[in-house]
Amino acid sequence: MIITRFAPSPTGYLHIGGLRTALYSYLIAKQSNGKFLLRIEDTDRERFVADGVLNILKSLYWAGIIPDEGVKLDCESIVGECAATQEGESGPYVQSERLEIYQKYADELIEKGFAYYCFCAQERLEELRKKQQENKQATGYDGHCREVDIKEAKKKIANGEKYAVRMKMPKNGVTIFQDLIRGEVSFKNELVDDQVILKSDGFPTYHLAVVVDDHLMGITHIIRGEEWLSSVPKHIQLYKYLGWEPPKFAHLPLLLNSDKSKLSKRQGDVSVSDYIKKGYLPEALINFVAFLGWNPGGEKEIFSLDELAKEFSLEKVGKAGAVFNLQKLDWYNQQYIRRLAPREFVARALPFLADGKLLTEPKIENEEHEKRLEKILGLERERITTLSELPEMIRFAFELPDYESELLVWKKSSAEEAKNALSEVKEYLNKFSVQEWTKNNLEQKTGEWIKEKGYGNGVVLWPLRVSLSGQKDSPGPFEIMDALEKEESIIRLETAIAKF
RNA sequence: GGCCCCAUCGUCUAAUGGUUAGGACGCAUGGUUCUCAACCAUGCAAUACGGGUUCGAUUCCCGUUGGGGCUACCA
Repeated sequence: MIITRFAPSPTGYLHIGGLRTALYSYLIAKQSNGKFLLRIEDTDRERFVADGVLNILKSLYWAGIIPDEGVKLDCESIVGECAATQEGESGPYVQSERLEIYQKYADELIEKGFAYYCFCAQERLEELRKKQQENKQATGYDGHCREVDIKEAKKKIANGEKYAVRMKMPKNGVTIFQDLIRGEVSFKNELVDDQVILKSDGFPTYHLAVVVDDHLMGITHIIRGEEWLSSVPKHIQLYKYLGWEPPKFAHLPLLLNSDKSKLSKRQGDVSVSDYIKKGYLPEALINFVAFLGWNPGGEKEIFSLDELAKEFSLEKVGKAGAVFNLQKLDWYNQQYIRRLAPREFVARALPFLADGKLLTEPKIENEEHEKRLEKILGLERERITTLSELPEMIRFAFELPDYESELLVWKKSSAEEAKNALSEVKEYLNKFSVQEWTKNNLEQKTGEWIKEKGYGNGVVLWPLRVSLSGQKDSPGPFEIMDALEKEESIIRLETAIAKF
């Protein structure tokens, strides 16, 4: 059985690259009926962000990536608020709650001679690094404490000296492993640092924690970003020292800024919550991000989460970094907005309408209200790329904006003509019953009427549309009339006529 | 500096030891049209470079160049 995990650090909000890593891990687990687990790696207290865990969870759940085990989101227990909970046999799933476990394995490694106490002060290490850089040497720990006698070291500790624990990398040999994406990769052991595995504050570093937890939690496939590739030999060595079988590794290509550097905050929005706020649909973001570095081979572009789970394979993940291209995301979002059922579109738009003060609350009052919103919002559905654009685009339907009378005149027409056409068409439209007031009927009948009258389309339709929308660019007049219904439409026409 | 990874249109990518190197986004032009959007049609645009191997290489090998990652008691 395939067991994967996503193991973010709460040093910030969920990153778009993290979303893709989580997605791929989730997909691999789902397609094999395996398990996807979420673990929180909060061993860095200095960069810890208080609401990081909750943000990561909410973003993941928003995207539909729900963990089977580990840290989960619980929105039931506390009314109106969500909280993180843990579920599963291999917990706790938050590393700061597992300190004794890491301590135990660090002790074991020391006892076996695979790790050692290090008393080097921060200043010594900094100076060492500085010298190495000046001499253009490879930077790294010089092994100063590697051969300190264990009894002497324990004496120092008993005396209250601060210490860290470093792993002992072999001085010879090569570590070779098969990466599921990159194939065979090898590193010379002598070039790998004696990495600190337990910090002087008693917290483990990533390297110890990740190895211990992945093993204890039964992870079979580690899927993570390429930035971890060069630390794999350390991890493999720890597996060997601990007598464990290493899992399979897959290192994903990085997500890039348009200048091809690692995707960063400096050059745009990188947190999933930024995209949620802007009104991107989870379906769109997932589809887009799935296709960054992976492609199933056909010409189909639109894939649901379920379809992705069927099609996805690590073999088809590319090796080169992928530039995060906002225009393509926008396209995906438009596609998905159009595919939404009208009801669903309204439901998703609600919070944005409330933000834009078009509704006092993000709620539907009753069925009639819902029907009305469906029609009105439908006016702009094909014109927006994100939901956050909707309130400004559709405001005219809630409240007729003020506009100049000149706007009512079509470019190839005159004020005189516009006024007459408007008055006549108003009279004509007023004869329609409420039952007859439908888009298709209005469009067809009015079209015929315009022909009979011998007017050009623009002469009538431009002023008609402007009097309904109050703006230069807008949906077509018949759609608006249909959405606004007869009474409101006629009022707007009268308002327009009065402007001349 | 050292180590590692990577290299097809501007971007995401497909393909094969032999193809007119395909698709999507974007862009441009035209069509449709009362405006905007949408839609339709067409177009522009790529195998980084140099050596091999081969009848033939974009594909396999080597090198160069370029890009990226890592090089912390951060993850």
